[in-house]
Amino acid sequence: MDRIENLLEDYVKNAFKDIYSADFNDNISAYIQKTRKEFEGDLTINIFNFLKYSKETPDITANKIGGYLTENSNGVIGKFNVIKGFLNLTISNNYWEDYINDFVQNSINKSDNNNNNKKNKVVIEFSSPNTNKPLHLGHIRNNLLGDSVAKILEKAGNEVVKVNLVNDRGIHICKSMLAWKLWGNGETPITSALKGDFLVGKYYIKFDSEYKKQIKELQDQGMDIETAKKEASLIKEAQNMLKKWEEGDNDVRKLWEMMNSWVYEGFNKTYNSLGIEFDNIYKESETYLKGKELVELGLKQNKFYKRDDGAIAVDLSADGLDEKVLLRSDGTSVYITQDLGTAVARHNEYNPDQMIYVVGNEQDYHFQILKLILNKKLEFSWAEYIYHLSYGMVELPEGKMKSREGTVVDADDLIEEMIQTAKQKTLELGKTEGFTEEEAEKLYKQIGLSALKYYILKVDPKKKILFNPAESIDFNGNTGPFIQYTYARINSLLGKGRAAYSYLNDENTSSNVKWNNKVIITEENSSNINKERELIKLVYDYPKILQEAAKEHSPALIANFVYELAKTFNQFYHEFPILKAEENIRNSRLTISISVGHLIKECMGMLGIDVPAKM
RNA sequence: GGCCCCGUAGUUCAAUGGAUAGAACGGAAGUUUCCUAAACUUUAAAUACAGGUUCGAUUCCUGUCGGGGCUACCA
Repeated sequence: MDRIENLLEDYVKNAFKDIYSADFNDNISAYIQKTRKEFEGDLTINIFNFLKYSKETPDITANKIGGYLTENSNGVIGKFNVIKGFLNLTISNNYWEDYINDFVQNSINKSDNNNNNKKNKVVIEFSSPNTNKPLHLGHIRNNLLGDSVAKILEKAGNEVVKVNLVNDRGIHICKSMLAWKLWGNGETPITSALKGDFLVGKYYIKFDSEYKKQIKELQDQGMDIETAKKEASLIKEAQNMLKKWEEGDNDVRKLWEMMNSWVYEGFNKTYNSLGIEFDNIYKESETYLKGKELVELGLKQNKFYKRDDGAIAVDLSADGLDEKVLLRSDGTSVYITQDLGTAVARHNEYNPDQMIYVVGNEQDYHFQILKLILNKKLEFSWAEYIYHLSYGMVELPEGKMKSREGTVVDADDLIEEMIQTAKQKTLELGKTEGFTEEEAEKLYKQIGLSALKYYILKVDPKKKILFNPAESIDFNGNTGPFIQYTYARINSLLGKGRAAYSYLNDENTSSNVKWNNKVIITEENSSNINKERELIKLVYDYPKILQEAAKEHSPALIANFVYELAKTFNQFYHEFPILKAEENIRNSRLTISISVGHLIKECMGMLGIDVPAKM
């Protein structure tokens, strides 16, 4: 069905031509907005921008255009009013009714095959954990964001490849290895009854505290702090271990493999409970050599240079940046070395239209450099398509989380806590009557994770999140459980209304059942308080919201939308009888409910959130 | 020091340069013989400060104050 914005494109053009003999060549949709609730109308044209065509006052122009549109829009525009240069258009009920009927007939029961239009291929990297510590709340944001953006892009018609690049080597990994070797007494996840990633993390922290002690001792002996950091025997040992690792030393490699396997086991449990999956998991240990090769090649081509101390570096001063070391003087690689290599490898493997990296904004500088080196120094024009999805840090009331200092909100703990809280609240409300034990446990998990995921994803990715553990996460108001509850309500209505036509259950949506009810908007009054209209308008907004969310890489837009939808439905539910209305009205309202329920499920799905049939 | 980001109700979040700055939690007051009260209704409460651009600024520019990040042969 034609969208109003597209129709208006022509209508307005015609209006200016017929009334003012003016050649209208603005993009009208940029000046159309939703009419604010306190005014009558559905869409508003900001007429101020068009005075150059009319050469008349805003009020006169708006009135003339408004009058023309009501006469020449095939009945789409029912009436209009003008307030202070804003032309408020009321779209006819007919249009809305046709739209929602069309939506139910053609969108809901259709399987997701948006084939004919060519798809962009997007590779999105997220999670990218280090194998020296367990995942914490910051990683949760990263994982949820990456997973959700991937789903949004897919829904918006792109082909998406989710990849995880595990940072399983490097000096930081050697630190926990060394600490375990020195102080671990052979401890394993089994002997200690600790989850593998926690056990390794314990030694990462141990290293840091012992290292700090050494630095302090050296300082007490009169050494300055910078020298002390370099001279401490622990860091030297770790560096030596890294060198041995890169040389393939058997003992070091064996220790490394053992400890990493502990961590992977732990990570998999966490990914599982979050419902996160990848198409491809890369290990830095298997890709970092590509980076080294690339740097060597660049050196030969004089794009990089060797410093007197032996380190290989690149000069970025032409772009207002500093020199950047790409390979240490002992030949080992640094962080950016492997990122350069994997970017090239990934491009060669997938040849994507876009490469997205979901990484915190503390690494803005890193990605600026990465792109610059690839694009300008190595002359890979495709590097233009690298997009750093730079999200804000998750902070605690006392500041940033630091793994080394142990001031983190642990991912596993938080997830478990949310599930327990969900259980407690659900039992208080007596919502699990008639549930089997298994069903109830599933529900607690759905609700607890929903609260957590929605809480994280509703915030604009670019902004930092302040997480206060003491106040914890809500289950009422603008929350995941509220939206789930709305869905369950709708599901219950449909079950009672038309048990045979359970449109919202997966098993049944694929069937060829046709819903033949026509939606009728009741109560033709001042229209902008009619919840039926409001809901249909929200359903109408959805495709634009989805495109916008994909363009902005922002799950928050989906979250805000689905909340608005759920809230409006609850008002509708409260004010309008549905099952008790006379038959054609009842069926009409059930049809609206079907549409809303369908969209709630679809949106929540993009946020990685399950919706329960009953709660 | 240099570079970058951010300051919106008590708190956590909204608002392509547009109309009287929206929600939620918390506060105050209501709604269950009525389709699930994890709901609904009413109410008090905010753009850090000072300039500038504009018909119009929370949004753009400058400065001040406050917070955070980056500036490694850490990742």
